[in-house]
Amino acid sequence: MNTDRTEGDEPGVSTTRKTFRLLEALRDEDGISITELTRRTGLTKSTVYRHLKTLTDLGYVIERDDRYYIGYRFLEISEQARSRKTGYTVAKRKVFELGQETDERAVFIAEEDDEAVYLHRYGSLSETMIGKRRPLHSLAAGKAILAAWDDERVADFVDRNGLESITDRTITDPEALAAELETIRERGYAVNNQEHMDGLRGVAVPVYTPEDELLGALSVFGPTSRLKDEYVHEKLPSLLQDKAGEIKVTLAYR
Amino acid sequence: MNTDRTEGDEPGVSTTRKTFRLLEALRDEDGISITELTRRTGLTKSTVYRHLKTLTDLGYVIERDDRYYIGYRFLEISEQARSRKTGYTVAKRKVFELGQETDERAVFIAEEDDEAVYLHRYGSLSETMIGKRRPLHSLAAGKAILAAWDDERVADFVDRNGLESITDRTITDPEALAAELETIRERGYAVNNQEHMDGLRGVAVPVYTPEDELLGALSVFGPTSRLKDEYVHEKLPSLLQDKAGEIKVTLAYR
DNA sequence: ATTAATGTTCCGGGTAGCGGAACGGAATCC
DNA sequence: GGATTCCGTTCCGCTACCCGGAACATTAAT
Repeated sequence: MNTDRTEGDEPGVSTTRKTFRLLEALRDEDGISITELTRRTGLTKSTVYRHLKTLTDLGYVIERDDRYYIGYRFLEISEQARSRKTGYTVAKRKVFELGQETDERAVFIAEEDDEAVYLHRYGSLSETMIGKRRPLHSLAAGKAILAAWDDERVADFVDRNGLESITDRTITDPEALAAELETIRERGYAVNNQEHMDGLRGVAVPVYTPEDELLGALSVFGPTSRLKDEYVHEKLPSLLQDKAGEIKVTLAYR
Repeated sequence: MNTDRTEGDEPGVSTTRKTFRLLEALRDEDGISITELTRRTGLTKSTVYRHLKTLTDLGYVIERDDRYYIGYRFLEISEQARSRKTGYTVAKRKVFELGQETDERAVFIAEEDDEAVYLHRYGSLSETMIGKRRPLHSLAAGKAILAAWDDERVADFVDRNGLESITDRTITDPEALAAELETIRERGYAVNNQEHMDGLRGVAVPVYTPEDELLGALSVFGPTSRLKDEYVHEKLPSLLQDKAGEIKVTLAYR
């Protein structure tokens, strides 16, 4: 999948790579000491020390009694990306409304680098999912996005990434995907039946700006026990389409 | 305020500083070319080029027809900080409920590095405010946090940062602040009357975990025209205290 | 008191980050 | 259509500065 390069000759600024290696270790551990970081990252203690001091000095990392944490300053950066388009902030509210009205999980997803990224989410209070990345072809929202692309772009996508199997229901055949996308285009919504996780069904619709630029997709999902056929194919699609329409209208008249 | 160091001898890893100088320029501009970045940052073109290639290779920066953007990958980092404590995610929902029930702006704020940081927000769809930093003493939520500290910690805070005047109503006298904090402690909520912005009033309460650890503060604010005395001192405080209580309870029984 | 583990500081060596300049391509202008 | 301008990209020599190892400081445990 990725062009294997002989170990140790990664291009560009290696110091920056070290910085992010550290930041990712901080992200995964949440509250970690210097020596522990040296173990995780394989860097020298003095290197870790110097980098952390720089990052805390910049305010991006917080130190509290010899443990280091990701600082809130990253919010300033990430939030800019998440509100790059006004549609995204409108979508945030719609996701919340969807969650409250259906009492299921609701998300807004955008595509980046051929992957589905969770931008907004309503659901269980513990895991946030925001920022997490998933294969486009395994999610209802991802398929809604793919269906909004033209065939050539989809073909390129498949060439680059393949169609990895996540569960035994995941669509892994390019032709089956093409057919699926065609029905999505026809009926205006996408359905996911345990293709990403056993026991989970979902429905999604694409979201467009008034200028018909694709923003992403709104989706509601939940356990198969609650998401029966009638609910999935009647109520949810129209509800989602309403919300997508409201986003469009809000953008037009703001 | 900050110890002035003779130009050019900033400690630590200078390459990392360059990286963040670039990222902050990307954040402020949203879609910017290489040459434009050299102007903004004062770095050489080749340096900018090499750094950007590294960052896009890492996936943290996105390039689309010769313009560079902050990538969603930063969400993975920042969201970890924002959900470090479960209380924060619970607060997110409470902020939304507050916004819907009052039809005013609602926020959840935490303290970091002696500053108030917006972690969650309900309000106008354009500006997000999330991640933005403000002086603690100029916000209702900030004062609620300060009131939760003991006198010594507050004194240290004042020593380090002073009490900058934001509007002509901002509390700038340490003794006046001490008195204000005392009344906040007594009545259990903080009020901000145009101390941060003319025409804006706010109310806030502290938020605690079941173990009585301070998480941050919930706040509702809006124009003075709508936030009359009775509303500010009767309805809002009890509403906010209810929500703060609900957070505590949710954490206790999850 | 001793040991161990961790954060901090120092310093010499060599890597790799830097900057300047040159190249190639695309758009603009006359 | 040739000239000009403005970019992004590449190359290369220099040296700044990043790195790693080791020594030192500090704390906690036994």
